Amino acid sequence: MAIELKPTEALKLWHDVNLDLVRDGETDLTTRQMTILLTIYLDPPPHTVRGLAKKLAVTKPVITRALDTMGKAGLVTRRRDEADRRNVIIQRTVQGSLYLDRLSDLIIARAHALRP
Amino acid sequence: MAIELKPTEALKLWHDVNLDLVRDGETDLTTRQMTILLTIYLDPPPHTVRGLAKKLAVTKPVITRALDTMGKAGLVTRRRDEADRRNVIIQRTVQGSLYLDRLSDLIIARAHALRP
DNA sequence: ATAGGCTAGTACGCGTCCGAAACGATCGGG
DNA sequence: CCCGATCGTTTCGGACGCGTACTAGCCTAT
Repeated sequence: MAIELKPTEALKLWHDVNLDLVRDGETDLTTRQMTILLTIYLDPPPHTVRGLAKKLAVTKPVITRALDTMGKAGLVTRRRDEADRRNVIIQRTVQGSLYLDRLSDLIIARAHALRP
Repeated sequence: MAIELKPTEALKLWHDVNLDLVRDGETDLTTRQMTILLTIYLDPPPHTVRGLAKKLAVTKPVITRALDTMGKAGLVTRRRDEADRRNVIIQRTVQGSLYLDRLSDLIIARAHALRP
């Protein structure tokens, strides 16, 4: 059965999850970074810089910079594509998986609490 | 009836809505700014800088700067509290309401599309 | 072999955000 | 009437993201 949300519920869900992210303090991902991270973990690989840039409708440097930042945080890894060394394959990490596990727990809990 | 989401659904919902926001291009709100905006429109007034700072567990300059930015974008307004002129009351605007209307439409559509 | 195309990354200048500290304005109790 | 407390803002140096333009490496067809 489809998920039917009322406008107030939709906004409250968005608010509550964002509030948790802000309060957490740990996280400081841009909307773009968050979208990239989720794309890497939800869409089937392989993931390349130009592929992500096209999907998000942003320029390549945006992807490169986001990968730099998230790579430093251990959320993703880069590897040269040996078949075509121009390409860079973006890979998942254990730490990134754990981060998204926590995120999904958070969303599920907030969605569940919408209707007490 | 409560809203039950599976982990993959939760992450996909989060991804899809963020993707829409990124692709839109118009919006460029920080997680903090988004949370502040939603708080102003969902929680009962009055809203003050220190109140928002306490709720989000951030410092006051963060709130001031976010209000500067969103004020320039026409999403919120500030007004002195005449009863206690130390306070600043943060108010909603028509433009802010419209922005959140569009956001809720987006979330509702993406939630609905989760289970085709 | 080489020219032209792809790929990802880098350089630059600009704007914005950050945390910490300090500031001016305002209130309220003694 | 003052003096301490409270409120919001400003300032400072530093970090980061942005778009544009350019670079360096790789591949492929001629």
